[in-house]
Amino acid sequence: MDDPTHSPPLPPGNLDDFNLRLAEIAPTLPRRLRQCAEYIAANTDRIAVSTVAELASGADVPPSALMRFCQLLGFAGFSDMQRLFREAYSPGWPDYATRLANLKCNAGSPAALLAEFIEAGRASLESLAKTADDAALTRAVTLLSQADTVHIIGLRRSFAVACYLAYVFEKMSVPVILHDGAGKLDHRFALRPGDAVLVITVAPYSPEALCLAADARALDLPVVALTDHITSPVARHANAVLAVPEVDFGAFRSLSATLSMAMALAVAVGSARG
Amino acid sequence: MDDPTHSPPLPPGNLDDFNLRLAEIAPTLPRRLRQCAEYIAANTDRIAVSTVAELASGADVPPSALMRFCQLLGFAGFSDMQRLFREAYSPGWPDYATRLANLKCNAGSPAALLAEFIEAGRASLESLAKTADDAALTRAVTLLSQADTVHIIGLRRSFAVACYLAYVFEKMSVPVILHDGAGKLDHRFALRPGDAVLVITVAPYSPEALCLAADARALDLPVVALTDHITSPVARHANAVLAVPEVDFGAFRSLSATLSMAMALAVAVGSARG
DNA sequence: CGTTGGATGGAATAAAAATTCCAAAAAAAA
DNA sequence: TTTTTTTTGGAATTTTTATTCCATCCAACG
Repeated sequence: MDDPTHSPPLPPGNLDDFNLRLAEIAPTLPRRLRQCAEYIAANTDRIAVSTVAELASGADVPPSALMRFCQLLGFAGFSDMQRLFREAYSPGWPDYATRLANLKCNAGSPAALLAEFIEAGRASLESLAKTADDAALTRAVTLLSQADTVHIIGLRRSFAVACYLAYVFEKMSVPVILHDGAGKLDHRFALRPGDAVLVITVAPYSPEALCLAADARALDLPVVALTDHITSPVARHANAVLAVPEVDFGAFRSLSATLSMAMALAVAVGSARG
Repeated sequence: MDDPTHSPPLPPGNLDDFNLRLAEIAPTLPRRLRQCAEYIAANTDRIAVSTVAELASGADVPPSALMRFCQLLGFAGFSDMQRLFREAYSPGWPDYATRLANLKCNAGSPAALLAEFIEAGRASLESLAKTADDAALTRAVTLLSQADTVHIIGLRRSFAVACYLAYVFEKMSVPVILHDGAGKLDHRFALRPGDAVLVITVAPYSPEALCLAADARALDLPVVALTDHITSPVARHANAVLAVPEVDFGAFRSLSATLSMAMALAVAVGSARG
């Protein structure tokens, strides 16, 4: 006999209820069903126009798992769940541009701000796609993939990029040292023959980063610079200069382009090493 | 034998073609088929989510009339026509998990890799524009701007975002503590009444971040979560959940959308505090 | 007034989709 | 470890949906 308190058969009546219930049960689900929950949460907009088979294959689960999932949510089955979305369906925000305009319409709100940052990021990526120097990137990959250990330095606003790079390198088993300036230790003795240095710095260029680049150069170690202009002061010390144009919004700088470049670099180096 | 000039079997390839063709043939149609044309023209937005029977009954014609109508338009049948509308609704569908999977195997040139990451970033931003939850963002801004001190935690792949957030908050004179897990210190005693917590975590969710969120919640402090899905385990502990869709494969994750959201949040909080 | 040709409605059929069920696998408990 | 329970995948089944076909209807024309 079924325990009525155990699986209350109350299907969500609107999209908010749906999200609420989804968030509520998701953490308690076993593997396959959680895959369903995650895929559905990330693709709510496709439910109205997809079949069980399509969604299941997207979530990488068998159709029957998706059916179970719908039932756990309180629906009679997939069709029942889909009805909710078909009724609420309207071809929505037709495209990116309209939606952005919509976000911006109440100026000064957080949403308007978000729209500005999204646009700045997009513009940066576009401009990177146009101006990227393939030869310099290839050279950078070669230099770093031949190094014993890669030293990464990036401070202030570039610290986030340096951290992420260190993370990705580590995931790809590339030996890496992140110089974070903690304790004001003198980094010079960490540089060994065979190492390479990756400097990330944008205006106003941090003296510590420039200094590490100069030291490495003095020791004849290869230096790769990820910076904002080819005229950047770090370019003097570098064997490969990756210039990434980045659009500022107000005093704040989108990091989208810089991060894309950083990831391409890291992944290329990682796979070049084996 | 059929006269090939009489019924050219060229299905419209996009919505403009469709409307064009509809306007073109509508005046020449007999009664029932004209009813179809008129109903379809007035309800284009429901085609993607309706069945033949539904549309036919809406147009007050038998299903077979509607089938004939689809074929006159150049489609093989109703399903063929419907596909156009289902696909047009969200372009850029073939998803990135597979594309990046291929990428990893083929290990293309660094330039190709860069192009892929740029494209991934662009897709993430676009998707963020479409799905951003204004209400949750506003709530998050309110909670954080009323806090004495903002505690930020984000580890592993989210550490970069946490760093950048701490940097921006600091620039805007918002008191902030970045919990970096260094020294495995117990963070709990750092949380004071009046503080708020900002947790950044994506799958696989780091236990430390979840734990800080739970502790804050237990102390009745407001918790804002910047995460990948509303089904994220951190959502249970959060007063505001900012879900940011991000194109993601294995260790490689575009952070473009997450950073845009983070910056909007930080700047909005900074200005709300004066 | 009968013939002709397209238009129509509905029943029959085919295709696709949803849903259930059960044996096997995995995980948890003992 | 062995037993018990839960979870899973896939094949079988049912239901829904799309599509075709044909007898009938209607209007124009001879």
